[in-house]
Amino acid sequence: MEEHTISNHKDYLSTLNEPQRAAVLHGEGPLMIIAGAGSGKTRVLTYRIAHLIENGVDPFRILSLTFTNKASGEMRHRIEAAVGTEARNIWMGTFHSVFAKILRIEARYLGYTSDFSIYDTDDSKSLLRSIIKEFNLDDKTYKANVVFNRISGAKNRLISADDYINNPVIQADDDAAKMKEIGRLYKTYATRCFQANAMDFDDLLFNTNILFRDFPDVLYKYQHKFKHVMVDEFQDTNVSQYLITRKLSAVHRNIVVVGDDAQSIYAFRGANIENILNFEKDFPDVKTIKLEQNYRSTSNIVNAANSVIARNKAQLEKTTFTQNEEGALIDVIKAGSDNEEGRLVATAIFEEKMQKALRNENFAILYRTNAQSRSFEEALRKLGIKYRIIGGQSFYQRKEIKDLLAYLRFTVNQRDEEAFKRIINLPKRGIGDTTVAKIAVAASENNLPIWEVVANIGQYASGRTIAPIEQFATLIKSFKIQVEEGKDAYKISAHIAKTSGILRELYEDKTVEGLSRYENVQELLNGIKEFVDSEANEDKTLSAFLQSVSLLTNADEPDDNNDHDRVTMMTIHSAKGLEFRNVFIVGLEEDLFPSQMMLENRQDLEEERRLFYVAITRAEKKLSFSYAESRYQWGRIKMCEPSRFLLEVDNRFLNVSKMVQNALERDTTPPVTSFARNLIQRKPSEPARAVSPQSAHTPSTDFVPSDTFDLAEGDKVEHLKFGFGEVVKMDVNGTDRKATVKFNLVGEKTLLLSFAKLRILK
DNA sequence: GGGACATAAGTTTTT
DNA sequence: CTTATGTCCC
Repeated sequence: MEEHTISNHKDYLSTLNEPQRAAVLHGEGPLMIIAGAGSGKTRVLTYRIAHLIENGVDPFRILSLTFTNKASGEMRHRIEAAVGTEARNIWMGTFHSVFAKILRIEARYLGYTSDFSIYDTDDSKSLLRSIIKEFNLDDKTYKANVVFNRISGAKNRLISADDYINNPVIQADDDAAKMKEIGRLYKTYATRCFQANAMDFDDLLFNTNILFRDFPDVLYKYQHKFKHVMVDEFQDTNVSQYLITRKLSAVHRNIVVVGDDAQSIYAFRGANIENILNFEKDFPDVKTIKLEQNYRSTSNIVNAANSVIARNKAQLEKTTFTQNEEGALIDVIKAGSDNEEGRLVATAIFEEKMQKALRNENFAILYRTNAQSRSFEEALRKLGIKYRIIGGQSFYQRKEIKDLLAYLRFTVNQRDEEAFKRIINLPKRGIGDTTVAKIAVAASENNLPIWEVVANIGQYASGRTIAPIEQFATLIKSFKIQVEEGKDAYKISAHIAKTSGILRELYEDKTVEGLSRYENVQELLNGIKEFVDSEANEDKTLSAFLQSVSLLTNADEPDDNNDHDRVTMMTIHSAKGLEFRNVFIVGLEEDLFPSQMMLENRQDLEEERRLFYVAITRAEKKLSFSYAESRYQWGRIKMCEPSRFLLEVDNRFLNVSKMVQNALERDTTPPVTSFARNLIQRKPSEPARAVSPQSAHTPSTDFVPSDTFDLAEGDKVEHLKFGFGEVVKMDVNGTDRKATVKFNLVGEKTLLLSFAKLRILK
């Protein structure tokens, strides 16, 4: 990564190109920066903020919103290098962290206390599961996952539970999906969160909107406070986030948004490219600056990336180019299996490292799904190459960590239902599910928070469960006293870890896993100590620590400072904003990347393509693609075919060996897949037509995907790879149905395949 | 209430 | 293959 230390501020302007300088020096009024990959956008943002501060703008009055904690940390660091410690006072962070901070300050307006808990996705789903159970709904039709996504989607569009229930379109939708109770679930879920003094991730934005909508004087305060508002990764903001920033900048109108529509990869989470178009409508006097020159990558890499994105229809007008050298061609590596893919990539890293005298940290392996990391780990370990994995199961998602955090959460906020459920019987105190359910019933019957029942259990229950619950209540009360005495987060946490018995239980577990769990808890305690010792944190209370920790993501793992010369492995999503000298994009197989799920559920090939674009543009000097012909998955060998994305990259930029060339060009043997996506029902009137492998990927209008049809035995169908077939058997099970189809292959062979999950047409 | 065992279900990306 | 849930029995 380039060094951007600014020693003399006159110098830095001279290092910028024309549009970059214009963006840094832009005065008042709205500005939109469309910044291609590698065009120095972080640099521009950094210099702009430094420039504002040098020209007398109070750092307290600058709000800078980024997408990850890492990005904001790095930007703050760079600005500090330019303008000194003043940079600490900038309001900078992710949307979620900045607005969590504001919500804590203003919590009372919404009926929360400033100690509110933040529910992570697991908490939310667990709460939903309980509610679904309480409603006596079938948990096969009402899956917590699906319900959660519906609620989350609604919140991101600022639809409250009441709006949801009263909206006929949404209700018709839910009816059609046979889940008409979602509105009621949403309502109860929201109530329960509120009663628990808890907000989920979406609430942090949703409630900020409510706060600014219903309390004009609060809005007034922040509108006037923030003289300058900056939004990074604007293409990934959702409606809820956009409305907040729009409101905040309505007074001073100094809003700068930076984005690249080609790098929008979070539509699945509600990100909305239309924000870019709305921005021009809402701020008609907006000035637009395009940063189109790529400084990061060789021209082969930039051109390859452009050739991929050029296939997308939805995009803004922009031409990215580079004046960098042509550089090496893109290597295409073909492997027979996932394990071989691991070995070949590891070997390639080893050789390149030796030949060019590179370091481990120059390399990154990027994949579509976290589960792919295994084969690379094994191969790298065998060659003695150090690596680090970003993502996967995050440190903060481990059971033992969440357990201790639940204790801390409950100590701070006794209404936190999810934390309560986690710790009431941990370590084992002989309080089982039935007792917990009884407490919950007593609480709701008397309309009391759970803690009130627990603390006065004698009034609500009798028998042998009373004693352990009273002990538990005493324990929590003793923790609470420490908080009230004003002890810092570390002292309290260490005390809780010891007295609760969590540490002891783990200590007594002498298995390998037990040992590592014990170490993890110690590491968390060390982390808390660091938090308390750090000068940057003024507020050292437990509550403040919990706030900071609940919004950490897997990209913010505690980093080993002395040991960062490692190959980095991560998903492409986590790689956004990063750059590496050598990049390997692996697992380029159909249905893996592009993801089968993405195509089936959202039919959004373009977002997958943008993801590929993001991956390619991470590379500075050297890029390699790899794919495997077979993959071990769920205990089976799955046959794979090369991703269409491989074929979409302009051949001029690829370095394809003869062997791989042949493999890419030959008719691939039909892999045994069972996805209905490939099954096409022929309209009766259409004449038969041969299907070529090329056209197989883009069904013409003559064909309709079978999952919109109700197949029956005897129906003639066509499969994109296997050709014509006949439905010989239908199995119906609720809304799911499975078709068994007989195909006649060339050479009079027959093939029987089952296609699951065909949706019934109403 | 809790341990041992059996069965079923889920597998995209993340603030 | 992993993980969560269900069932049996003490």
